[in-house]
Amino acid sequence: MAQRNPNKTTVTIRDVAKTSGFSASTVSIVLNNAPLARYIPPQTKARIQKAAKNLGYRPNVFAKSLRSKRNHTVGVMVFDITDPYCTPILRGIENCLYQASYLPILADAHNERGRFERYLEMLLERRIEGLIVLANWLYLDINLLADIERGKIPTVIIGRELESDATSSVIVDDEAGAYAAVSHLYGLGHRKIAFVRGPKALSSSKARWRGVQRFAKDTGLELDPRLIVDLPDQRNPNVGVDDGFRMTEELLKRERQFTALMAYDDMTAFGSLRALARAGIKVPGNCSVVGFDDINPSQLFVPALTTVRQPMEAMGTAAVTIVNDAITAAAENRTLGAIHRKLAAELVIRDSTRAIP
Amino acid sequence: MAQRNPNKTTVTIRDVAKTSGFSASTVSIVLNNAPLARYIPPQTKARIQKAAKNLGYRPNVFAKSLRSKRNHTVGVMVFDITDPYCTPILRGIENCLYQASYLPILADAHNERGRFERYLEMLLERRIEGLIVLANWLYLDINLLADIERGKIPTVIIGRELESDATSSVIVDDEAGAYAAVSHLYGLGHRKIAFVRGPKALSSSKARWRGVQRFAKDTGLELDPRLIVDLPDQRNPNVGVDDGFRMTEELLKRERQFTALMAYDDMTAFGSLRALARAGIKVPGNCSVVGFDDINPSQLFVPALTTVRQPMEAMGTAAVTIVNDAITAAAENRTLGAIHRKLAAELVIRDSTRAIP
DNA sequence: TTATTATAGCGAAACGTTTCAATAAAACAA
DNA sequence: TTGTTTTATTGAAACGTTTCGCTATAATAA
Repeated sequence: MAQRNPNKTTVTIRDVAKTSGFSASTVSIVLNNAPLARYIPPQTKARIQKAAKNLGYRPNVFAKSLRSKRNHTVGVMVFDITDPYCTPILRGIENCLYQASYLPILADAHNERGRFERYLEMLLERRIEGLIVLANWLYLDINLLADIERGKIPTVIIGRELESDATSSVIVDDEAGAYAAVSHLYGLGHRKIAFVRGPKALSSSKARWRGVQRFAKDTGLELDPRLIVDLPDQRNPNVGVDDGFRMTEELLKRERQFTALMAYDDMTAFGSLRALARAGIKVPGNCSVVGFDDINPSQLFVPALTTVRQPMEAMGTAAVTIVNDAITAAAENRTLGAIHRKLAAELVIRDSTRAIP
Repeated sequence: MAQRNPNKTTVTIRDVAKTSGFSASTVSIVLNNAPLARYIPPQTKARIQKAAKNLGYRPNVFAKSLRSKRNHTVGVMVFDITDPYCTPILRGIENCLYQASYLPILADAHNERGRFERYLEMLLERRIEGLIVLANWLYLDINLLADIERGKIPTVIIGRELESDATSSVIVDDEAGAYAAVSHLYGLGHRKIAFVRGPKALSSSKARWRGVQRFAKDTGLELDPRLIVDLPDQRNPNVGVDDGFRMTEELLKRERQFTALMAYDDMTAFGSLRALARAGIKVPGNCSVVGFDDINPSQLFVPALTTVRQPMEAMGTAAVTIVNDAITAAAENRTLGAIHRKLAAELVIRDSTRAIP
């Protein structure tokens, strides 16, 4: 049988044991600060620590997790990492995981279902302790959910609330956000407001529109159907701005006057800004524009975009917290039900909106 | 039908062995399609495969890598994931890793040295097979390099060429890119060109400026020192746009006329655009602006920004290719020297530049 | 004094794989 | 016939940890 490699490159716990003059068990106990370490005198500890350091001992995670069934790894499945909406959430996730000493394995589904499934399989093979799904876009039907539940690892979905309630979720209060946005426009004196609504299939579209309707009802604002357009359903996130452009041109073609425009999201708003500029309509001079999301470019724009900020970093943090709680609960043999958090969105007023003269 | 073992929750290779009526060795050989599988008759294989499938057997990666010393994991260390420059590179990396069946562990250094080191330690503990460092920003001095080399795992750095040549790198041809940009402005008739140069400490600043100088020498274009400003050195990537704004205001204060402005990068250019707008200077009507990088927002802007595109996805791909080659080389006990690739940048002409009337 | 308890440490058995060396039958060669 | 090679399968030894149960001494209580 393959005998011990004399010129081995890795230093194991037994090497530390040999060097320090104690057994592997003791070394393990000391280095992990296990309960039993209580009985180990300080000088023994010191000697072991020193030996470990001198040898440059680095515990082998695989051996470790083979025994302990824990590996401090969490899968992060993103639907499309190039979507600017993703990045701050990712930052929030990463930061919170870091504090809990977890490492994220990143999977990017490219908005493709097959890819999602393949990645899911790979992640499960790695025995990830938790899974965070960043569903910035459509898809995500029941089967996927089943896939996830089958693995019965703590999972949380950001940006989508599943019907089946069994999987935790973190979403933003779209309705209240939209309410705030239209309320802002109204407060500036706008009454003829155009709307570029989101794709019908998206739940966030519906929620945001509900917010608008509720505001209209509350104040008596009239919603003119001729000033309402919808983004197409099978919208590709990367061309969101093109869709916004197109639908705004469509709107302008109707020659129905409006003094403000509320876009489904910032990407759409960028498209609208381009269309308005092209039509010679000044923003905010002749028309105010408000978006939703507050993705990074929004503050860079000239004029800087007034929008409804999703607390993206906080969403990431919330997701990690949920997953982390579930993991520790599972480790203690408790079960934790699914948790659903809805975070508040915040209106950010910048330069693209102005009071009516 | 799915039989469950009351004791254990996970199904191991021995369960498959038992069910299929063969030994664990045989199961392993068949499932991995090991060399010895050559001797295994098809029907045996079929029975084993079936048993594995029925039981829902999922090999334990930890046990696996404990034996084989391979784990198909690559560390990806980003200096700041919120930098829009990162995302497309990340996409390139992810995509290429996916094709090679590697999974990335993501580490975000937040531009902090301590965090970089801690993450590096965590990654090494996980026995990553390769490391890709996305150095979109400063830092990265010799010590870190030493840290990396100590671990002697295949490493490639994107965006920075290290003096010590020992670590592979992927960079972009900044000099040629800048040359192309200024050449474009010159071709449009611009002679009074202002420059917002990058921080002196950055090698890319120097390279880009070299490109400008070379062009000036080649054509006799005069570089007016009063039209040149530098971004401060300890620039924070997130406020890059503010710095651009400030330096451009500084430039305008000098009241030295210019018809075009070349910014260090796109972020800076956004700042310049804002400053110009504020001064009532129309882009591109009164002044052309060119950036560098082609980050995502550049195409969204109104006017869409003319810039020099870094082939970010290709950079990611190149990095993975280098690392992958090094890994397989190491697996076959060959050694591969460091590889340095310099990719071409491409001028992308949009709406922020225009010929002089 | 002896009995008990705290303190220190160790050996060995897992954890779930892969792989080497061995075995045994079947096929082939002489 | 006998000897060799090919085919088919296996037991057992690692890989590097952690942890359980055991011993042995020292300190304390009776």
